[in-house]
Amino acid sequence: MDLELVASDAQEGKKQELKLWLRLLATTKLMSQEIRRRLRREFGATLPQFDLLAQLYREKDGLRLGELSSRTMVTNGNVTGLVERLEADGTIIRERLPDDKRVTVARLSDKGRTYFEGMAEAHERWIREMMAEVEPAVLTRLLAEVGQVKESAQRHLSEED
Amino acid sequence: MDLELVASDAQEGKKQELKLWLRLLATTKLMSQEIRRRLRREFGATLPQFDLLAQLYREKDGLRLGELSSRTMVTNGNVTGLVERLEADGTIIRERLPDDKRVTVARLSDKGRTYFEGMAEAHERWIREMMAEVEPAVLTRLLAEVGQVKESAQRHLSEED
DNA sequence: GGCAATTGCTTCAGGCCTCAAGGAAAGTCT
DNA sequence: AGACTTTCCTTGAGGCCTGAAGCAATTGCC
Repeated sequence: MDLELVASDAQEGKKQELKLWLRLLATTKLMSQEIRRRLRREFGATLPQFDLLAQLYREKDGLRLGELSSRTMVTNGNVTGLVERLEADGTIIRERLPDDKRVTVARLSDKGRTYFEGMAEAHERWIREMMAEVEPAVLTRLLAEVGQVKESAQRHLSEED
Repeated sequence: MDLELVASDAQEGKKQELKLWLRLLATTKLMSQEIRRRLRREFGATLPQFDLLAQLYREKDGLRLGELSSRTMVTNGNVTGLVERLEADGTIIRERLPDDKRVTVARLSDKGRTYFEGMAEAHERWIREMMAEVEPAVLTRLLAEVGQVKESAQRHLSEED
């Protein structure tokens, strides 16, 4: 009986990691597709744009592109394009630093600031809606335990520097 | 003292959903970037391709593109391109149904089958490695609780049909 | 000072992704 | 049968994404 329990647990426990990974992936895919759709419909924005703007929102003086790149986990080349498009429609402003002419700093325009505030408010509401059926206690535990997964993953990347 | 506890809990509890969402997003982004890098380096494949092949692997007779699309949560238009590229390098085979000439069925070639088996084995090992520092009991609980999040989100999409 | 290495951004090719519009086959209705 | 609708896939425009190569400014070393 003990043996059976152990055995069935071993069976059950098999590939837990893989199952969890697939579920994490499916869940975030599902949710971000929904967020994407709504951002697009109601604000004409994309998720990466929203993410980038969120970083700039809390830094009144703006951020250099490299910093933006690492905070949003997006490659340098990609940030260039994102910033270009956002500058084109007047949401952000880009300027070179006079003391180091290699670096470019991006910051929100006034228009961009109000624009983002509207989006952020809606965005938070959508997330709360989607997680409405999950108990607060579960949310709290998830926050901590997903944190553990992240930490663990972080320590097992190819070339950690 | 009770009041304080409640009050601080309310403070703490504020925006739990948003925080959890951001953490989920960051975690899967981190992990999938790593998986992507390794798939590319060691197999010259991409994550969406791997995902698509995984679906075909368990269906010996292949799948119609529409079915593939919904299983991989990828739009129809996108599946077309993915399948085209995979067929071009001989991993899968695409053929029209004789009885209904609208539908296309994709299935693994023999070469594709062995190719995928190698990838799948490595992929599972990578995932286990990355989650190595998370206790089995936590994994099990996460599996269930992330499932709750997914269910909740699923019930709060825009146009549910 | 002069030159090599580094840093910060941009460019490019190839692939992923979505939405919207389109075309062709099959099913439906009169 | 002929026309309408639905189903299944493809096409195309626009944007995201990565890795690699390139260019310019700055730093460090002799």
